[in-house]
Amino acid sequence: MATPLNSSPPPTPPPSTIQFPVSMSCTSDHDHDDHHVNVNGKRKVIDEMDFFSDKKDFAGSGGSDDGADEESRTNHFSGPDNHPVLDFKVNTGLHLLTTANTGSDESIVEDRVSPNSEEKQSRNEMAFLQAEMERMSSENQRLTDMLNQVTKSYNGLQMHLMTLMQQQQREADQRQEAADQGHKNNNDNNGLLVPRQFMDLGFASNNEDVSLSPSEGRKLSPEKDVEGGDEADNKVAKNGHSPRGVDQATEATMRKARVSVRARSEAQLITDGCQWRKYGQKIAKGNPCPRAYYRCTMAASCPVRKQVQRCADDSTIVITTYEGNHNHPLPPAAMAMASTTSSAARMLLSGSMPSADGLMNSNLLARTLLPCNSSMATISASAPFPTITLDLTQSPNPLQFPRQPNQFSLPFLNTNPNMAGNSAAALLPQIFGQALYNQSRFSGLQMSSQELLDQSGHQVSSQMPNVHQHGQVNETANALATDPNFTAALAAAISSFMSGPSSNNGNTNTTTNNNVNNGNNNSN
DNA sequence: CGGCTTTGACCGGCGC
DNA sequence: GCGCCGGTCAAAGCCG
Repeated sequence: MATPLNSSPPPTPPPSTIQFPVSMSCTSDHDHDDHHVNVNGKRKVIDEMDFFSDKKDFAGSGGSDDGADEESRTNHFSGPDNHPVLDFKVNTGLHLLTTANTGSDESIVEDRVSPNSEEKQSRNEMAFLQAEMERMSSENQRLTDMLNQVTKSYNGLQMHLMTLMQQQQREADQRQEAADQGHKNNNDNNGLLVPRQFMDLGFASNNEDVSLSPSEGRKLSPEKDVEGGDEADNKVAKNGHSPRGVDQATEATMRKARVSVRARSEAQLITDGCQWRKYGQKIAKGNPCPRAYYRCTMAASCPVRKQVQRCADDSTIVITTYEGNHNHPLPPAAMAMASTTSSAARMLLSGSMPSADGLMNSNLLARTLLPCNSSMATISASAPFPTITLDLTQSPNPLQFPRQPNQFSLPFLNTNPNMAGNSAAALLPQIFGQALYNQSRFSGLQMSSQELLDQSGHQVSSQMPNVHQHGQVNETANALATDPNFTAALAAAISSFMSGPSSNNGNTNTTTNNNVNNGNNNSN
């Protein structure tokens, strides 16, 4: 009786439970009924698989008594009733499996025609489904392997590029130092100059300690985590003019550097692949919409924080501001955001640096990142903290994938659970890196590409094997191109990246995961 | 019971 | 020195 089960509060009312037994009894009486039931049960499975749809036609002859009654159903699908018929068809293909699995039982049942056929049917179906499952599993495994391989290649490529970049940087640094001493004029060599400055900001320290670029250092060496002293560091950063002093300054600056993303979304939840915990909410002056403060919870010591707030003028616009760099491994979905963010932060950092060319560099970087529409990115040095703002709201159609109405995410991030979340997001850094690399070949912005690689690869860097460079990328692209889903994701990522406002680039940071609404945000 | 959100209080920076 | 403001803390409550 249901009553005894007091524990179950809401669920099943007594009647339902009772009814089951009743129906069961009926079925027991009539084999046919059983068939129906069974058929129904299996039917769902069949529907999902949709394997038997082709076999409908045969159903009629099935000879099972039930067949007539449920003809209608069968018409739709190879309905359960039809199974007998289906069996014939299926049996030919799956017979071996079926017999193997259920042989013993069948021999006994054989006497009755209808029961046999039904059982056979069900078994055949089972076998068929099992075979199909195996097939799909193997395919899934294959795809997984492929993905792993691609990931490996990507990581390896990043490492390789990093190494090459570092070498180049060292050389460049040495040259420039010599040049600087000789009172070299920077303007003459814009191409070289830019890279160098980037290096100074992000990698100057690298020469001595490659992985130690402020943000990078944190990422690569969590133990180095410098949570405290933000304020002090910040001050240092402000004062640090000397290139050498830049290390600390850069670190502090990176910490405070912010990437702000403006995206249009009415959705309450925006996922960026990271886990966030809300630790505060405030109503900022001049904006009735509350500002929510989030902290990355993927690692206890992760310094990354973000603010989410809706635009006062247009509540459909969500402004997400990222600060800091993750010091822990990120899921693929979050990689895109993290790498983009860090890249933007570095870009910002380069522009925020004391050097006179800072802004120029920033602008150049902005153009590099957002080749199609540099206006999308705005770098502000006037704010308390250097901030780069990426405005995605201008993009005509940032989102190319079909979206779920209540969920928003950046184009390249998690738009589509299936694609965007994984492939697209995963591809982003790659695309981004490739684009930067290509561009760097012409513009000399090797730093930026390197930075990107570093950032995106920081997590993985430790494990990266050596891989061929461009070839790898191309191979990866080819491999991905073979898969329709990947292709679609790639196309979307590229389009959102290039065509749109490089918003994507800017997104790097922000967009990824934000939930905003009234200030309430959920990270993923 | 643990994790998360909410929300008022607190703190530090900044401008007057 | 005072008040404003942004940002953070932490207790209380909620939820699964």
